[in-house]
Amino acid sequence: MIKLKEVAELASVSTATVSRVLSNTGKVTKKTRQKVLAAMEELNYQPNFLGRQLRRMETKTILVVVPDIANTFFSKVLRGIESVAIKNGYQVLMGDSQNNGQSESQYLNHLRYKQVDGVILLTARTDPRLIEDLSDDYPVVLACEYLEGSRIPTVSIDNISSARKITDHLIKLGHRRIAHISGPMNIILGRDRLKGYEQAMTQNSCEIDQVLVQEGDFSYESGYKSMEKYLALQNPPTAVFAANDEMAIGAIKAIKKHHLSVPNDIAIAGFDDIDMASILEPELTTVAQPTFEIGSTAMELLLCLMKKEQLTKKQYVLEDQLMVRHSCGANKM
Amino acid sequence: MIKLKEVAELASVSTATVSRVLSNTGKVTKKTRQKVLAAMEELNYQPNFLGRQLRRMETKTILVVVPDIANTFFSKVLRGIESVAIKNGYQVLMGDSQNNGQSESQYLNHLRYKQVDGVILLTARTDPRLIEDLSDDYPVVLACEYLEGSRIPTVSIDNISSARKITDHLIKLGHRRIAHISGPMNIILGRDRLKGYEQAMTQNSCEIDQVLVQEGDFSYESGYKSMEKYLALQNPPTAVFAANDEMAIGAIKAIKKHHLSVPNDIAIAGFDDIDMASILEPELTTVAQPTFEIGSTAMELLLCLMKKEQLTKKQYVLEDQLMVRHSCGANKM
DNA sequence: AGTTCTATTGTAATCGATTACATTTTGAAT
DNA sequence: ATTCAAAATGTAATCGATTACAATAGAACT
Repeated sequence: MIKLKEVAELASVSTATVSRVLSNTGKVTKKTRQKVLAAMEELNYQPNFLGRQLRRMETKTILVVVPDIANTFFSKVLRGIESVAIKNGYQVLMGDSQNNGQSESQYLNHLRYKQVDGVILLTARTDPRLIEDLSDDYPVVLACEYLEGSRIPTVSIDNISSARKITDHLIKLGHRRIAHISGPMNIILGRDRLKGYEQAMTQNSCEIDQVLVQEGDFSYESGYKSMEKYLALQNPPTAVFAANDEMAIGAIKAIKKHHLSVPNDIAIAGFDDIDMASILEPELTTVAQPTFEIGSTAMELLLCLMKKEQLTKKQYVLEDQLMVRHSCGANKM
Repeated sequence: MIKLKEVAELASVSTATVSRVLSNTGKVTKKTRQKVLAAMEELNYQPNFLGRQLRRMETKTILVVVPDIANTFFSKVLRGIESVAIKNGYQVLMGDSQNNGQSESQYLNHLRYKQVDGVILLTARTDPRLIEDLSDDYPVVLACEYLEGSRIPTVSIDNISSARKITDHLIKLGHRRIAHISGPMNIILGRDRLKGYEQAMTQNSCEIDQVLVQEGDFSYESGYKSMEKYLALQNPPTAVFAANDEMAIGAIKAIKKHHLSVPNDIAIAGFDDIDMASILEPELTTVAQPTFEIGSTAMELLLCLMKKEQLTKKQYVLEDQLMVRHSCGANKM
């Protein structure tokens, strides 16, 4: 493998000069630059970035930890991250934690071991203290998820109010016996969306039947199973708000299995607005998050952290949007 | 930041000994090991892997380039890769090329720059010569995709025979006017599935109407648009074989939009068996690839390449499986 | 030509860990 | 106690690039 020193020899200059040409730093005359470039060309020189990274103590790479890469919601956030990262000379790598806290914390170790300069977490299933501690020493930004009372820079929507908004929507359509398929209760996201549901129910004097709150895990399967439970009740709900679209899709599948109709027999609302939400029939009423913007904002924040700039604002709460489609009966199909 | 040298000082041993404890190589007595571990603990030492990587000239990291991370087909292949990688002490990083050859070739540079030890490509949209050349110097494995007459180790199914098989299935159900929504013609995968379709048609003396072969790009949207074209024909097809499930789903959407029924009016078959294939109604008849096995086999091959072992076999063709569901009318719903 | 200042280039230390080779320690056998 | 081999540990070079600092070349001016 050709190394910088050999290029220097062929071009009859010092390694310093070659390095200056390579990384475009410092002054080099046009003539020597040409000479060096020619030598690189001739030798087909491929720089070993490990050398640079070790010396500069930076990798120009960031890591995004995603709970589920197959979910289009997260892949859109990623697009936002990438657009800002590339513009600033950073590479983006992805880690799929598969909704697993342990796997998540392993990805975090990449920071400690100097494999990446910063991390954007789209999931926070591992011990919150671990994340807090890490963010004392390294650049970490949380997006979509957040931690209560944390000083970690965060970009997200107001999950409570969004959940309240979509539950309100169901209530306005005349539903009073509304069930909720929640996210995991050990995750804030899950708790917040439940809280929004409860607030809407209480504010509209709808009774909250504890049987109508089943805990899911954001997976299609858990949505399906929870819905089966509701359908087995003597007095099933007339509407269901699922804490994400995948579970909502699972619920719809279960309802169809029982030869019932969405929205005529049971209305379904989701959360996230994944691609499938508008493909599936009936098209899913859901809450759209500003995915691209969440990603780009998170990356901007991370850039500031990596430059050790003072952040003027640490918590960004972006606007969501209620997507009224056909699964709740508000729009005719 | 604490470094190895400081640990050595605190433990009153040499850096060599600390390194031996750290990387579990060579002999160290239990007593000194304890001493070193205690010192590491006390200083909260976090090794900088860049040092090790530079010295050993390996990163113990591999990169998987995926054309579309949001597609569950690829995320399942990834699971297979990861399972073997982790067992062998390798980290897996993902790059999303977004079906873009240029982005793909940028990810390949990570090899040249020594950022990763090997690459598994689940896409081959960039210049084949570039990939060939790279694989002369570095460990590269191709999975799902392949290159004609290439010496690059490859794991895939026989796309031609699979496509023939599913087209045969449609023909056996009585269809003769069958359309194909193909993948991109600049990709072998697309050409192979088309070839399989043509073979089945010809062998069964079905006329191949060139109007009934539209080129898509594996996206939902292109499936939708192609189907719209077929529906606008005076004599639309009675069945459509789409070169992947996403396009098949797009086609179904278009059919439903026209208030027609799948499979009663038009039968639809897909390819890949993504999660949505069995969720959507009607459930999609498609070809299931052994995703996990493709991934694990590809990783095994890559391990051999990285160990510079001689490969006994370079081309692995795995068995696919026809998944007969409801979108072609073979099974009653 | 000589002086001064600046622009360019070179020398060598450096980043943090690993490891070839040298040295010391240990323990068993005599 | 002595010898010797094996085991443990230490010393210092090394990986490949970057960069602080030193040295030199070049330009501009008198």
